[in-house]
Amino acid sequence: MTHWLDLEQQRHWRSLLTGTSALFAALNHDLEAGSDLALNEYEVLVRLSESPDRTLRMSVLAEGLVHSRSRITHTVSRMERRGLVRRQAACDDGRGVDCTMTDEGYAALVAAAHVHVTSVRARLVDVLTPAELAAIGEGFERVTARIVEDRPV
Amino acid sequence: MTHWLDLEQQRHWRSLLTGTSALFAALNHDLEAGSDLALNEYEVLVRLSESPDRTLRMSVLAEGLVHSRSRITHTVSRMERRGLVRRQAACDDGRGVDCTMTDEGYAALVAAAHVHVTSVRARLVDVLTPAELAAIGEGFERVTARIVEDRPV
DNA sequence: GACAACTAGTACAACATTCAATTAGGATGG
DNA sequence: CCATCCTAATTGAATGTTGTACTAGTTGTC
Repeated sequence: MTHWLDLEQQRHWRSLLTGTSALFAALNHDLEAGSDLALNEYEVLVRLSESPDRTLRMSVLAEGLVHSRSRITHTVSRMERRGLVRRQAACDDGRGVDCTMTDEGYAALVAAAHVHVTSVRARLVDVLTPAELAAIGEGFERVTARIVEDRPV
Repeated sequence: MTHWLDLEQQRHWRSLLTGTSALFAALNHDLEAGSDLALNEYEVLVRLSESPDRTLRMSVLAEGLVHSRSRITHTVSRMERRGLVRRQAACDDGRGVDCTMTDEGYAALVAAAHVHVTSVRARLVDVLTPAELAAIGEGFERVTARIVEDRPV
């Protein structure tokens, strides 16, 4: 027997579904309109900017962004072509590849940051009560944790 | 001057970003593994199933699912090729096109529903407290409303 | 130290999505 | 009534994403 969602649960779930779809479309649109980066490229640069030597392994990047390896390879290839990042063999592991943010990539991130943060505020953070934002943040931490621990079946 | 996010806000926002990414990937994966539908096809069928005569205008479908018109055209074309839906000219407006769910489409929806609901529960609803789910539902209703009212600039 | 089993990343092909251009019907205003 | 503008939907090309297979390096084991 299927345990269906009740009406309230269904409403909330539907609200999340359309809400995130609208939100990410709007954020992406804002960012592309006000910078030379798409949202996923921006995220790649953010991750790199927070890492020692502005460098991360491709696989770490993929896992952190919840993208497939193949997708990261393509995204990074495009970004490399544009001079935003650079790739080199990882010295400790011959199979690995390190992705490093170039100065140009850093400049692009800095240039885009204002637009993006303003957009995240206007579209999300300032629309929610602090309690709602906290509930969302904490809830999704558990959601992610659950999914990750289910992963290697 | 940019009004940056504080550390908490940043953490919550990041949690939402990776959380939804992981969630939708997992839901899509579950659904595709247990049925013949992808998540966006499932959503199309849900909308149609809730409509009078199991029929909706293409544009209504696009707006409801927050997809571009072009995307809906392509998605519906694929689904029509598989016999899940059917298209006919709208009688009241010569430009419009009505999309109707076929019996086969309804059967596919019914067959997929159990898997999908179970997955939504396991990955989201049952992982959150009722208060968190309510906060998410209500928060995103406002987020969406804000985006929609900003749309026609 | 050589075999199998595993991990990291990429290449290519199938598929999905976006963007711009196009077709066609409807509304408006002189 | 017809010129213009607007809306609905589609098309096709460019772009992005996924899935599978492949290459290469690593680890473990006997």
